[in-house]
Amino acid sequence: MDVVSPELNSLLPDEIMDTEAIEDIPQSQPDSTTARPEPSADTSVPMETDTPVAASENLSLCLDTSSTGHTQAVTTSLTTDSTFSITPVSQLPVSISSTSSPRFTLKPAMATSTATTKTTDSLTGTSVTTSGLQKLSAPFTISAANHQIILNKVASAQASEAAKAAGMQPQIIKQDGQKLLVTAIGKSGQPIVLQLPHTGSKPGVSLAAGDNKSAAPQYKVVTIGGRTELKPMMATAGNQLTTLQAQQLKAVQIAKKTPTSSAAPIKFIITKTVNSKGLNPQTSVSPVIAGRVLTQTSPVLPTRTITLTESHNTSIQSIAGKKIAISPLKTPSKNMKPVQSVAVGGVSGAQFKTIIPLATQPNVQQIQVPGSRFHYVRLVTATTASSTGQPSGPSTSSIQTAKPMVVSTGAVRMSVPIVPAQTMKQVAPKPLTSASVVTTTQTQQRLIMPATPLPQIQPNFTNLPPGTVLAPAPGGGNMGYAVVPAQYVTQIQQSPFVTLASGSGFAANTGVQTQAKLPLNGLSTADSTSRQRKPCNCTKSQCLKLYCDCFANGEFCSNCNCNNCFNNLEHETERLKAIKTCLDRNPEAFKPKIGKGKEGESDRRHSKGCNCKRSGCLKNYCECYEAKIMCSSICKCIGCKNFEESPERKTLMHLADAAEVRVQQQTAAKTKLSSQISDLLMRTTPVISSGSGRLPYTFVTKEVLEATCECLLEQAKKAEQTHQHQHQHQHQHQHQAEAERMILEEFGHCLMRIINSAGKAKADCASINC
DNA sequence: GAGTTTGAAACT
DNA sequence: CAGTTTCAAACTC
Repeated sequence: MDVVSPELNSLLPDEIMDTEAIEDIPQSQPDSTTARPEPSADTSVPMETDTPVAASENLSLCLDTSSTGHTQAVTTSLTTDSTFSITPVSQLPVSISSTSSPRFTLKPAMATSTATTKTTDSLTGTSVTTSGLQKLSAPFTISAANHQIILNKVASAQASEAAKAAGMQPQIIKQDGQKLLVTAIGKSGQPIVLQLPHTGSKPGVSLAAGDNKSAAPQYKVVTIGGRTELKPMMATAGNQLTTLQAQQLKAVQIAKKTPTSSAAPIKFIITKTVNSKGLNPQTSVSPVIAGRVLTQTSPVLPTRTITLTESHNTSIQSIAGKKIAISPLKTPSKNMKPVQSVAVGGVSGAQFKTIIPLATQPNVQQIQVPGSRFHYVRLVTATTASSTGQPSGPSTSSIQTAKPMVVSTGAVRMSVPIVPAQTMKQVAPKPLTSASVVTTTQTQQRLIMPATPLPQIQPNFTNLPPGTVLAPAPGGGNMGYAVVPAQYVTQIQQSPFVTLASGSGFAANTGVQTQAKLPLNGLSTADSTSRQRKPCNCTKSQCLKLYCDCFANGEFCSNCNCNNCFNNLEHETERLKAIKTCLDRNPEAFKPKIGKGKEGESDRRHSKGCNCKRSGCLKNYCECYEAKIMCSSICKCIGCKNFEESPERKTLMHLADAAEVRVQQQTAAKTKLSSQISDLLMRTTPVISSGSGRLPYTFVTKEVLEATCECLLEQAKKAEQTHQHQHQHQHQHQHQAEAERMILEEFGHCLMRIINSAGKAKADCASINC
């Protein structure tokens, strides 16, 4: 399925990986009002997510796609993160229909907006200010049919035509002159298409990058198997692919890593401001493109980020240059808006996302991503000092309200809270009005915490610690998301919500959620999810230190045996503080300890190595052994026996295997025995009056038993006599075996007679009853 | 289940 | 960074 016409596709690069072809594309020129750093000539993006980007690159691009001179600011940054997310923020209310219709519509209530956007890069000191008017005249529709969502700000005939050409019904969100088309692959062969705001030739466009030629950035994000590709849609007015686009493409390609995980979902999170009023079956959403996040893991190196910001509101919107704070607790609530995010998963096979209303935290919404241990996404806007010294004057930012909305490919289930009264109060404490304008604020979104590593999906995510701020995903624009523990979702799932299905599975009442089976630290998520996490027993750490496995894994305590636990929503402040403390102590504290080793080494190895001294690294005290990996050169263990050729290790492995086999056999035997017992009980159930095929056990009466015993005794006597008279020469044991055989045979005969009698009685009974 | 051992995390 | 203490899990009985 493709929403792009063949001719458009023909213009798209075949491989995202082939970024060289697009590196020379002219990039946006900074305008006079903004001091934008020139995109680094080094546009290469390391494929390895753990490879730090040496240079900071911020590229802002304002695209005017509307005839009214609307301004769009696009700030792109490259990160090594493989996550591709989009967080559109807007104050335009969007209604989401939760009906069974495969389509739901987001209708911007706003008609015109004046926006001044200023983005400041905290690291580079560069800022971009954009101003302009935006007018949204046409309601935009998000249709999950065909597993795709198209945000078409421009009444783009291209997308529609392309979609039609592809034999699919285009799903478009029209926002008057701009086009944001996002299509995700829900099933194999279904591409993910993302059309970024399209810049037309219309004047009055304020381009932070100052390059109108780079307008019309339409991207086609295609995920095939485990790979994610972002392809620019260049068929529009002969637009050239900008460096920004190239960077986006590069960054996106990072997202896909493990080719083996064909089922690896691609997460797209589109955050839109949500009108708090939209708590009805239809949820009003203020379309905004803002926020997004992805920061490279290396704290030392400058971060390259990509931010796509698109203002659609009358209110001014600020764009986070690098990071978007999501933490609800640490950001001024006045300026925070609930964020509606849309996550598009690319997992092949049925998949759905769930939006769960946060019951305890304001400005927070969760997104449950089935098949992923990133169960929860919380997007919270945070206000920070805005850029200073901007020629354009004081930048202002409108309050943004957003709600997470998750859209996944394949069978998609979208859930929207239906108990807004309470939920909205918490989620969208301060609904925005179209006219509301707030003094400079910087929207930030943070990745709160990855529940567990998900290498195949988003390798970098696995390394993200709780509270980590994610820089913008390549090509994702202002997309950001926060991931928090599954328990968090569990804790809030009491709140009712409406489920929306999309695509083939988008119709309401779609099937059961299908968990994606993705590897997780060597284990599939199915395994990890099916296996309940061990409850912790912390007593002194309040579960806020890495002693606590729950906390260390970025999860909330749930069903644990801990005392004085602070690892929960009720103590979010303390928890966040603890997270920060841990990160301060060790920025990689929450990264998975088991990661990929060096070239030529084992695929999995402990990131730090163990320090065992007495266990020989052959007990679970050893983190290497516990992870079922061998110690590596970085281990500082003493007396290590956990290496390839270690006889002790082999012995242990064999014993473990044997034990496992025994367990399996025992389990199977128990199961079989249980089944047999159950079957026997069923068979022996009195059924005289039931008429079923079972025989009445009542025929095994005392008399029958006595008679049987007499028969057996008689047979034994007979065998004895036979032995005495005819087989004197036989050995004693031979005689014994013969006697046993005869007795058993007699027992069998007795049983047969009993069964026959019972059957006959049953037949007689049946005939009488009839 | 109580007590011991162990090594990572935290602390100094 | 090294040594020590704290902590909770792993292990033993």
